[in-house]
Amino acid sequence: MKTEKKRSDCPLSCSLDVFGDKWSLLIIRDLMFGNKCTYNDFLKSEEGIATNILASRLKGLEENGVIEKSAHPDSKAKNLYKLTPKGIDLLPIIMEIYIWSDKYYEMPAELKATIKEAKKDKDKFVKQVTKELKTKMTEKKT
Amino acid sequence: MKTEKKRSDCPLSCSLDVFGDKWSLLIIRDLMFGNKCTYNDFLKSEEGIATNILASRLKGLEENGVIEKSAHPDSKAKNLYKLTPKGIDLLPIIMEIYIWSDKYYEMPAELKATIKEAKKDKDKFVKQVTKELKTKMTEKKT
DNA sequence: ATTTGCACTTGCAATTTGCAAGCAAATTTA
DNA sequence: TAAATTTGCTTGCAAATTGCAAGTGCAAAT
Repeated sequence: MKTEKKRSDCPLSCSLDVFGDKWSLLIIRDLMFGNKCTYNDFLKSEEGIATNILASRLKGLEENGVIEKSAHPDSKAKNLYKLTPKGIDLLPIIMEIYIWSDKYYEMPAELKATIKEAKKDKDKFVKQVTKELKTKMTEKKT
Repeated sequence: MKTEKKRSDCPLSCSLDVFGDKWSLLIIRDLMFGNKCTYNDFLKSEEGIATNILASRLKGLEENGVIEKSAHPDSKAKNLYKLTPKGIDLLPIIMEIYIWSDKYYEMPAELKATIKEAKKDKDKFVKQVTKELKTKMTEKKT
């Protein structure tokens, strides 16, 4: 994989160099809310990421310190992908995307309550979910 | 341009179908904070977008109701691109990206004060800037 | 012992990107 | 008023990226 030379010093541009594509944030989503943590978990997501693209994105996210790969406690055949603190800190961004989407598109019923809760008190939501994620990402088991 | 078939019903995935690439949010940034509003303005941004990519992104953003093209009041040779309310509502997302970036990367000095202000009271910042943008986008002149 | 699962890699065709050039209409300059 | 420049694109083409299918090597289950 090529060294990602940054296009400018703009923080937005630098951030997009890290996760500005159609797939990266979906992987983060799966790690945050989907209870997914292995290569095959991500492959099975409904958007249907291609296996080589998944490999490339996982590598990029790991190189950028957003996720980390570790041994799976249950099996040597599996790897466990986890969000780093830097990855967990993407939560406010993802939350705001959901909120934007909720305003302009259809929201699946299962998500409505969560988004409503998030909108009611964003800070509270972020703090609470962040705490849960920190805990989850340091657990030995999934 | 192809009809963007959506990959899933996930709001995050749908949102990424709209602005999930390396360039779209930079155009939005230029419209929000860069005082840019014409094709050539966007071309001149330091990231150096290719002219055909710019044309394609502008078309996509317009098709998705995020921006709109109108006649430039000063010249028939120019077009004026503006954020729609839907586009202005991307502000919280962009703000959170800046805040994330501020935590993990270098922040240009000129932006530090603004980010600090935004972090101090996000809601207030969003409301204030939104108001300014609504005003700016309905003005006759730039 | 064989099959299945997991995490990839590889090959290749199709799509997208990026660069350079071109172009028509509007505007500015000489 | 004629020529040069600006503006907002389009086009051609090479290079890079994507997506699909198949393959690989190791681990684990049957």
